[in-house]
Amino acid sequence: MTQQPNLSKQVNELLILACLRDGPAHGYEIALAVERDSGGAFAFQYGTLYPILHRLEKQGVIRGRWEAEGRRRKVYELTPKGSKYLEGESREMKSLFLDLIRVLEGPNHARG
Amino acid sequence: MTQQPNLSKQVNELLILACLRDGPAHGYEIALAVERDSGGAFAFQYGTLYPILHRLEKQGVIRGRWEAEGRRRKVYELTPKGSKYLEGESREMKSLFLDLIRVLEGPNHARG
DNA sequence: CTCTATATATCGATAATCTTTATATAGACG
DNA sequence: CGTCTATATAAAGATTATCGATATATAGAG
Repeated sequence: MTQQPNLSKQVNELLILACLRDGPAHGYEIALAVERDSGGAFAFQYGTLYPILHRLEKQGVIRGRWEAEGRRRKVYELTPKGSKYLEGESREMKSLFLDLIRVLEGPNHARG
Repeated sequence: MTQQPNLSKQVNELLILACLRDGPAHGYEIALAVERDSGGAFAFQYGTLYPILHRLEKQGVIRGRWEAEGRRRKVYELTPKGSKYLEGESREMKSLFLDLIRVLEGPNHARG
């Protein structure tokens, strides 16, 4: 028996990757975008966000580069591996949540 | 900024409560039912399940009673408080997941 | 030159799950 | 009766991710 492991972790990672699909962005910007795009439903603590970015970079799904000019910012972008990962996991997550909604709604919803 | 706290925890609790909506059940039975009803998408480790049951009982959303006869089983049922809680949280979760799916799908899905 | 908003990093505490181990009993089988 | 297996619950210890707080740095306003 294996539980769907670390749902929160998975969701957090996908939120970040989905944000980067719209183009490169730095951490602070990602936090604002996720909160905005989700209508406030999801928001990152910075103590949560930055470690995740480092983790994703180590795994090779995103790549970060320090900006040469202006503010001290590290701009991240999806790698090809990250794009594929996002596409696949995103589809799985969607299916998982639809399963979940179905279970939470109960059998009475299926009948007319 | 507050992150949607403990998504996994919330989901696990709702899966159990939704299962008990169909009638009283003991732990082992709940584990099997959740796995069956979710089509294998969700499944509990017993080391995860039982602590959650104890937690929910302490919070007064479920009530457990040891069966007098037969096997050593503790049968749980929803309390009125639990029913209300399930109804409310379930609705919120559904809305949250639809938000999430929307974000994961990206803006290109909204347009024709 | 000081104050504020922007921007990242990291440490320690907290908390939930996972893994493992222990315990107990019903029922099958010889 | 005795042993084995499936059922059933509990709990301790390890692991891990998030949270909360703190430190650091700089651009821009005034």
